[in-house]
Amino acid sequence: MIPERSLEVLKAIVNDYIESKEPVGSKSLVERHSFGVSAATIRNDMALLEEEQLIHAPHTSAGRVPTDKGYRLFVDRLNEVKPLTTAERSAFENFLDDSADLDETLSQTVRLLAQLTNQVAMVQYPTLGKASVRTVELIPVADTRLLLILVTDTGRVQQHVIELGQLVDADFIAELRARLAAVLTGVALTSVADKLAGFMAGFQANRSVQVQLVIDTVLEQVDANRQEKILLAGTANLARREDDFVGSISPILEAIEEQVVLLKLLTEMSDDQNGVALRIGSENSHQGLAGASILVSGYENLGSEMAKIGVLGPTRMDYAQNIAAVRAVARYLSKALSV
Amino acid sequence: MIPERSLEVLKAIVNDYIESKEPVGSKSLVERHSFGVSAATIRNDMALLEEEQLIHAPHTSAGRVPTDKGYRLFVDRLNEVKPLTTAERSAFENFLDDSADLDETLSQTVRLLAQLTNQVAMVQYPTLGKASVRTVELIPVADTRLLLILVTDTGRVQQHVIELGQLVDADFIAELRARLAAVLTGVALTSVADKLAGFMAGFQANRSVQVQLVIDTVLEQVDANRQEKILLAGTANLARREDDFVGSISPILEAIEEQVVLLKLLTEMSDDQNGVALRIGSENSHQGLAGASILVSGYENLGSEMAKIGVLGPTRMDYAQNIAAVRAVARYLSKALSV
DNA sequence: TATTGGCACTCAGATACCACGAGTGCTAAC
DNA sequence: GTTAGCACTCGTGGTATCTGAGTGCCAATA
Repeated sequence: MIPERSLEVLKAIVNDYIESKEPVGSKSLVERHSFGVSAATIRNDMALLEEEQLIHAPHTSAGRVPTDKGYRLFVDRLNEVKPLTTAERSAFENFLDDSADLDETLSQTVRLLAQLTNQVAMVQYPTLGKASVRTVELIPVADTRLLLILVTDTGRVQQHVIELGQLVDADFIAELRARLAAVLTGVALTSVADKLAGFMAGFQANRSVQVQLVIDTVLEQVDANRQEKILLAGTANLARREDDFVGSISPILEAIEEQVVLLKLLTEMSDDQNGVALRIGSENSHQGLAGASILVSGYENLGSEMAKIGVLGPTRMDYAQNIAAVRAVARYLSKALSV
Repeated sequence: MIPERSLEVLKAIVNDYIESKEPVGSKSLVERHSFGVSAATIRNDMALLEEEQLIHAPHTSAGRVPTDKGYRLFVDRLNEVKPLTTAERSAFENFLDDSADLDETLSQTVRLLAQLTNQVAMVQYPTLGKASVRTVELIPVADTRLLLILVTDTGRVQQHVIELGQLVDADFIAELRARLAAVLTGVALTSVADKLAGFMAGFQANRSVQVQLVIDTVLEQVDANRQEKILLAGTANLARREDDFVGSISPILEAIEEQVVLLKLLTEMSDDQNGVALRIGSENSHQGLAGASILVSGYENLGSEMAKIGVLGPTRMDYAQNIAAVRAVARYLSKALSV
């Protein structure tokens, strides 16, 4: 068991290090904090912390730096979440835009988070597990093109242009539209494929190519609701914070360009008691992200499963502030989407 | 008038400098190129170039570096546009996705350009000056919400959710939809506002709030076609190329985050005889972009005015390659949008 | 037992110095 | 117009030295 004061020392080290970016030594520690004991005592505590692998000295005569394990203990037990500053709150207010659709809301929100934290922010599109079809529309938009619109009962709108490859026959389209609506309206997204199974049967053979195209597009759009997608913002912040990262940032750049990596990451992280999930440095399964910490929180769409929103930054980040920001933004997003 | 060989020397300096990132001296110049004259002669030429402010020595005993003016002369008179490599071509092919809608096409294209050039890429949404309304739809998507869909004859789809604030009356919506369609179908976007002037008149007073909301949304969507918008990609490349920039990159980061700045920039640049427009370093009107070069080309949407696509990078960029890339991508985009 | 002052020790970073060499401009000869 | 030669500049890189923050350990103390 690590004694109370040693933990206080760890906390002070993390805080000072985050602020100064310099290894912190026993002397500066007693100067900046009132521990009521001498530097020598602090040194004993630090020796203990080092034994526990919570801090680490870059070289013999240097101060100490928290290890990933140290950060972990810090956030788990010592971190006091900062409330948002008024400046942050107001940035928040300015973003409220109720009438925006899903795409807009997500992209605005992720940008807000990037701005709030000065890190790279990312948001995962919500899946739509329990939603069902509210409306299906087919609208001719050009001589040979149709617009398919799919609206779910959760208010999500999916659109896609279909290139028919031949002239649109308005009557036929109207019929197709009516039948589609009849078959699909009210059907759960998960059952759409089944319901469409025999759909082709009711049409003349010479229409089959077009009907098939439409069916494929519908299925594709339904699937797009399951297919996972990620939105990033603030990647330029990497350039800004470059030297907050321990090593080179190029492996990190590569990792974030692989959206698959991020998706895997987001899905495998689940919120702890604080409502956020955190992977610190080497805790990340992905090799290239060993120098980064990832902080995510879940949000929910009406009727959807949970999806994730979060930030990626150097292990030496202001956890207190960022946890507060991510949590606040996730809550806001849940609210905005559940109207 | 600058003699022929001196220009050749400038060309060699620019090329070598872009490649090596080191100031280039007379000796290494004669080693790497076969000018058929001695280093001393080259030095005379360099003295001339320096007099003309085309090159510049960072300090007395260093090699020379092209000035912005030097780059300018280089691209205007000496640059031989490289054809795309096969690798680039194939990256290109992989991106072709005909059935994508405008948003997707633009975002894919700008990402392609970022990847091709390893710079920050940007694309401006096309305005729709000459387009007219093809279809207007109003679809209830929730108890109190309507989806407005506006399709232009150029195939562009604009959608927006309207929050009515009260329960949707299906019959009323159908009537509203029919009247809207009657008034607007075929009307040029520029005349939509006029046509809607007396629209309210035909409705009962108790409907006026809802009708007004719909009208406002229509106008807003029409305006969104005029309102300019920019899409960025590859901002993380800034971190990668950080030390290709002369000074600090933070003013550039700031400029990029101000989309207004970029918009102004894009609109005020117009293609030269090569089909591209270029601002080199200090040629940029915006202060913060003095260390960057911006390279854009126009593309056209069916029936639209021209919009711009381009890249932003360090003045020390590979102009030959990037000009080729921007031009190729712009052409591809014009083609993709004019189907 | 926990704390503390004292002290010898370590080592990264700063400073100083120096030699090297790439690069220059100039001049006189070709 | 070109070139070889030459004196000069000055940034780079290497070595040596100094400094100071920081350490671990120990004996004394409360």
